Amino acid sequence: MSRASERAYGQIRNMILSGELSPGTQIREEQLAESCGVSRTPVRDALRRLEAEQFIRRSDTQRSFVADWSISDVEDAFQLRAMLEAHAAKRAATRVSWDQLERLRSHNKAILKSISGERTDVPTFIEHNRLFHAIILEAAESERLSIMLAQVIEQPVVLRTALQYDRENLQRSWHEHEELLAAFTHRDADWASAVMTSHIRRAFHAYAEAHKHGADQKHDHIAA
Amino acid sequence: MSRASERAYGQIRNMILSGELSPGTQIREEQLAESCGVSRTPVRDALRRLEAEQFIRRSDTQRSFVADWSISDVEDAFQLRAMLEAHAAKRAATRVSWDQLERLRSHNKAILKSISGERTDVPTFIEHNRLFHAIILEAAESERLSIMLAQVIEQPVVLRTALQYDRENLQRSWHEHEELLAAFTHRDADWASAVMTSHIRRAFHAYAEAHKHGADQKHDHIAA
DNA sequence: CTATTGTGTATTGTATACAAACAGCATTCG
DNA sequence: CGAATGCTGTTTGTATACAATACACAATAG
Repeated sequence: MSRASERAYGQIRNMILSGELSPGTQIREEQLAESCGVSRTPVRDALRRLEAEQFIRRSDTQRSFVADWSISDVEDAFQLRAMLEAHAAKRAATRVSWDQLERLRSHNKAILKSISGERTDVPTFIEHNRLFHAIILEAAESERLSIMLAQVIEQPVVLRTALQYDRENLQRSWHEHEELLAAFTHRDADWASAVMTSHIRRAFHAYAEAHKHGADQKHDHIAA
Repeated sequence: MSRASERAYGQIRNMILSGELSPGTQIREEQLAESCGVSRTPVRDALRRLEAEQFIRRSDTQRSFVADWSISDVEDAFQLRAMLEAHAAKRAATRVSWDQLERLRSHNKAILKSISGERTDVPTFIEHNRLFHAIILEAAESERLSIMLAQVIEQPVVLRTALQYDRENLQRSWHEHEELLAAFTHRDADWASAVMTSHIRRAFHAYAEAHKHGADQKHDHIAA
């Protein structure tokens, strides 16, 4: 996308993710235009995109508001994510290439390293975890599935919330990845699908637990 | 949405669905603006929406083209649709209200009537079929699921293609709906899910058959 | 003869001005 | 009182002008 439009998109998205624009806040195009240093036109573009991605809702009368997520919305998103990622894993199992398998192994090695030191290196964990899942999606070879998954993953609640960075959870993640690799190696689609389902559902319950205990949402992240 | 914007959206969408704009055609904003009788601004809005819904693709250099669907894209969409509709049916089974059940029964009665006369009344069939599925989605109570399903159903290939209007296929559809109703009445989520999966997959194969025989795509429709 | 660079045209991106619609509040009428 | 109506500032929608970018094709260098 073009420069101004892209900048507006990223900037508004960050404002929402960081909480600078809190859920329920009404959004005024002109104000955002000013704070992004562009005119209303690219801001409107960005808002349409964010609306499609459910970051923003619009009233019946065209006013925009930062989306507010109820607990059932969150569970809903996780349920869909589990289903879609399991489907991706199933497809990937019979399509994954040797090169992709190598890359998956390498990222999971990096994940292990990031949680093996004296202190866990969370940003590194997150990045390699992201790439691990991205490769599975790539191997699933369904553009539509990719788009849909992005819609349930790139959500404020998912990006901002959950995960106590206790080593046990992170190690379970690593272990589940290893099991996925085994399923892939054996080209066992059902196995891969089952492991992935349980991987995401564990992540959901980790989130629910963390949420219950009132963890700081802004610096949390899903360990899936 | 506002009048001009909405009009442009509907009009462009129809042009794509009717084949007036054929797959692969490059789209020029100004030309569409003229043919819709509005300025480029609402046309751009409409194009963004259609792009999100995969009716339109954009090149790396921001040129828009009418999406071209390969056979594997179609199968892909059907696979996702089967999964999502099955999920909807599963959720609906435990949530559907008495009123919704009544409406489902009534629509399926209308469907039976539309295929029982001397000649089958296809438009009536299609409309009640659409409403039948919409009620299940409504009962599933997941806004996100609704949005996602719309994305795989409201596709050119799905709307424009498939269905030989032979009575056998239509009667099977009616019968599967009856079985869904039975599953709902018994609140049997797994049953509902299984019936729905088979319902959609049959529709896919009906499409594949019709396609193989080179049926006129413009006047066909899925019987699911 | 091929590759590369330059130039003009076509197309999209952005800013801005103006029009339409809405929300909040006061006022009026039942 | 309470509901309906009209006024006014605010916000969004649309049109248009202009800027930036991409594409096609020609010219030129190697």
